[in-house]
Amino acid sequence: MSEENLLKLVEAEEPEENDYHLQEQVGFILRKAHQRHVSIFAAHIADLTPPQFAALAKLRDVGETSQNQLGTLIAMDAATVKGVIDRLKARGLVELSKHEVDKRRLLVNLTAEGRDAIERLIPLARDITEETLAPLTPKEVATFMKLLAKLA
Amino acid sequence: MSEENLLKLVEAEEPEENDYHLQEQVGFILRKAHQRHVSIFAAHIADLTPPQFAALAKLRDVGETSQNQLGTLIAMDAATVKGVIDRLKARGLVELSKHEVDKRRLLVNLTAEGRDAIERLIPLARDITEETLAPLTPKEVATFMKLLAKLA
DNA sequence: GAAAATTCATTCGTATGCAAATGATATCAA
DNA sequence: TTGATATCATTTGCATACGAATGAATTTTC
Repeated sequence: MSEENLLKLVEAEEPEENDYHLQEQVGFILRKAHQRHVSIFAAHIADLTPPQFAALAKLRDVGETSQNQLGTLIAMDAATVKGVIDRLKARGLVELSKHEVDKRRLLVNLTAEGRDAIERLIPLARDITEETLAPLTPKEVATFMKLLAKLA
Repeated sequence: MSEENLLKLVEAEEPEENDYHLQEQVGFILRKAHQRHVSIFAAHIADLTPPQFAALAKLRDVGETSQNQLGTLIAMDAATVKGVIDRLKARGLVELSKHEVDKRRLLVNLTAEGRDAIERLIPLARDITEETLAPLTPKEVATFMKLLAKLA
């Protein structure tokens, strides 16, 4: 058998397609779905970003926490959460204090204004979730959320 | 009854109006799923980001295009795609030229090196997709991709 | 054909997002 | 107790991501 035919045979045994379609890849669609959600978020809540909202909502849940711990809870690394908290602090929505025992820790908590803000925004957040999932039927929503959670 | 159990009872009897859980919101989970994918991508392809890969993969599909048109195809706005293309150009993976007729347009195309790179990376991209979807069964993958596409 | 509207690209400003390096503090282990 | 590790936070650098403003070129409209 010629070298050329041998090559063809080897290629024929490969199950791989030559086609690669970017728009069918899960990463690409995930990025687009996320973009769409952020856009819907901004249309409902113009003065806060999703990460800023997440920080406030989580502080409402757990109360005072260290900056790093908050980052863990809302899936942000230390460098990212610092920027988010800095901006919330500049707007008076959170306040910072030093941990009395562990001097490394920077404690973060809602201010009264921050608490008012998050309570006021949560109903809008429900609308955002609803609009994001609007293309799906209720049954599809349940299925999708279950599967998405497995990937996160 | 202990004070602790009494507290539990009182809490159980309270109509729960604090029923907003960040970690159950589609936007939050979408963000985490995207983060996980990007992390998997970086583990397989260290020298290119997902947007850079997307640009090369799409140029492979469609050939020479204008920068804006490419942005539309890979869901990036004009400002973002400019930065991505600038960096790919600096690395010699794409080349730019002026449109002869429409002088507003900046044409983008793969260089020989860029074409080699994307052909070499596509098999790795298949692995990335596979690993991202690994928590799901094949049947779940089909369902998930169908529903995700509706949201993107 | 000229004014108006549109399109393409660039620039600026702001906000994630993360790797890596650094410094301060706390904890673990020999 | 001390030396090694680990944790918390900060800083720097780089890369998306997008709104808004701008300028250049094209198309539409009247």
